[in-house]
Amino acid sequence: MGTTKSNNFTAAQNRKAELYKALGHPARIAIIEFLIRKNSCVCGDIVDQLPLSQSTISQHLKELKQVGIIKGEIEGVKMCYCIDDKIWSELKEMNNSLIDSYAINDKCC
Amino acid sequence: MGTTKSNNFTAAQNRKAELYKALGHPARIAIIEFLIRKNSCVCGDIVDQLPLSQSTISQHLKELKQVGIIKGEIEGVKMCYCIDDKIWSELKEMNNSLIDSYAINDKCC
DNA sequence: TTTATCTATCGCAATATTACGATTAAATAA
DNA sequence: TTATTTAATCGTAATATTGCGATAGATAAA
Repeated sequence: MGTTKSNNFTAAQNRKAELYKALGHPARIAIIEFLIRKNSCVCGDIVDQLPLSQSTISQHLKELKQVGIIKGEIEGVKMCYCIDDKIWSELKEMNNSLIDSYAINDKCC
Repeated sequence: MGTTKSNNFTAAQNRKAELYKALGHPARIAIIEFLIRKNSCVCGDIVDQLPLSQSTISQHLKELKQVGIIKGEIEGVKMCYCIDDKIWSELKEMNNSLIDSYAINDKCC
């Protein structure tokens, strides 16, 4: 136990959950908002922006990288991170297909 | 440790993370998709739709209820669940302010 | 070369999540 | 009243997540 039973759900459901889960932490939201604000590669100074230790931030960056939301490139001694356009499009579509598929109807309880 | 340091982030960042986190499990995605497909109150038969035990599903419903995404009402011996229009609107706006705020630019790595 | 800088990873501890069976509680049906 | 049905909650076990300090590795600067 303690493990999500992914096998019992569709690939689409698992992918949605995976992406939303990656967004499900304030530090990762903060990282993404910072990258969006900069609107380009951000080299090095993410650690200065967050109230967490370097190792913890590195871990959060890794999680975002693993699901594809951001990508990183070595620039000399620094790492440059940015939003991955392709996955961001996937996220946008996924999100729209979920959110917009519900028509607000006021029919309920 | 093991606890998210919510105090160090803005209320908006924490709320976003909280909502995305609630969506970050395939069972909860499946529940929401089912409610949307029905497009009305769903009384009783959620347990038949998912490959998880009754108690586990009850827990997932509780989490969705806690962040406000769904609401439930007692109908006799059954529980009726549906999407909460108000929070769904909040979710929509939140997405706009995050997902749509990034203009794909191809400027990066 | 040596030193400084930056980031990933390791190891650990604390807490959270996932899942299930058993039980409880509440409403309906017999 | 006594079943029966339905869903929440309790207790427990296994695994995952969060966070940090310490360390390692790689590049640049002196």
